[in-house]
Amino acid sequence: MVRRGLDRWAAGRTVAAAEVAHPRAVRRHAAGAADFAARLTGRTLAGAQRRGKYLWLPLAAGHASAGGDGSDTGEAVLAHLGMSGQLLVRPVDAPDEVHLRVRLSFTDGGPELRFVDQRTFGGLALVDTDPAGLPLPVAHIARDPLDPEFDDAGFAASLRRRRTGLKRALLDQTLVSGIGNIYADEALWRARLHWARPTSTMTRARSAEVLAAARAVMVEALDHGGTSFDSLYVNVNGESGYFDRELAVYGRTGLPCRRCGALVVREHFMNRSSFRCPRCQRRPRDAHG
DNA sequence: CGGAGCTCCTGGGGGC
DNA sequence: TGCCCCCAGGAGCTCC
Repeated sequence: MVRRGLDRWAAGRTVAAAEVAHPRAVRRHAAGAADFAARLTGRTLAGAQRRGKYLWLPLAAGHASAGGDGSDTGEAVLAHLGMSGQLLVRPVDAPDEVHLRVRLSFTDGGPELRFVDQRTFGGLALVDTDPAGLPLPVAHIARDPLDPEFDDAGFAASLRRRRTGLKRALLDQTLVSGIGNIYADEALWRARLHWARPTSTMTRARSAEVLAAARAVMVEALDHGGTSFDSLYVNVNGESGYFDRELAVYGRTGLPCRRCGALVVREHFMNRSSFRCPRCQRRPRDAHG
C-alpha cells in the first residue's frame, strides 16, 4: 500500500529541492547531508519498490554514469522505515510535522514527499543499484512471504539448515523479510508453535504452516491499515487499526487465549518481549534458546 | 562463517 | 505535580 501510494504521488516527478532537517536521518548516506541534497536535486523519481522495511524510488537515468553505457547500474533514493518512520505525501502549505526529518519538494509545485520519524531509527540515503535495479544495501534482504516470487521450498530448506530457534529465524531478514516481533508472535500463535522450536525440526509441512500463518497475519494487517491513502496520507506502518482489534497474543499478557482460554504469558527473548499461549504453544523438549 | 548479543533513539507511561 | 527510569523495536555491528 505504501508502495502503491508512492507510485501514485512520486513517480515521474522531478526534485526541485531536498531539505535535510535532521542529519541523523541521512546518516547512512556516507557523503553527508549536503551531498545527499545536491545530488538529488534535479533528478526524476521512478516507481517505488519495496523489500522488507526498505522502500526505494529509482532515479531516472540522468547525469549519473559518466561515460559508460549506463545500462547496468543506477541510483535510487532508499528509505529504511525503522520502527517509527513514515513517508508522507503532503501539500506544500501543510504545517511541518514535529518529527519532520527530510523534505523533497518538486518542480511541479505539487505535494511534497516528507520523511517523518520520531525515533530516527530509519533514514534515507542515495545509493547505487545493481543490474537488477536492487539497491546494494538491500541485496541481502530476502523477499517477503506475500511476494509472488517468494520461494517456499527454498525457505523450508534454509530453515532446516539453521541451528537456532524458530522465532529468531522468522526475525532474520536474510531468510524472510516483512516479519517483525509482533507478526512473528501472531504467526507462531496461529501455527501453534513455540518460539524456541529448533528450526532443524521444521518439516516441509510445518514450514508451510508457519508461512501460511504469517501470510494470513500480514494480509489481515494490510486490510486494516490500507485505507488511509486517499487523504494524501501514506501510512508506512499501516498497522494501527490492526493492533487494536485483531491481535491474538501480542501485548495480551494475562488475558485469555482467543482459542483455548489459557492466560497469555510474556517472556523475555532477544532483549524484547515474546507473547504466547502456554497451552496452544507448548515449549518443546529440545527448545533452542 | 553462523549464531548470539549489544546498540542506536525518543516519547509515552508507570512508579514514587 | 514532577522527575526518573523502563520500554518499544529493525538491523548493522561485534564478538565468539
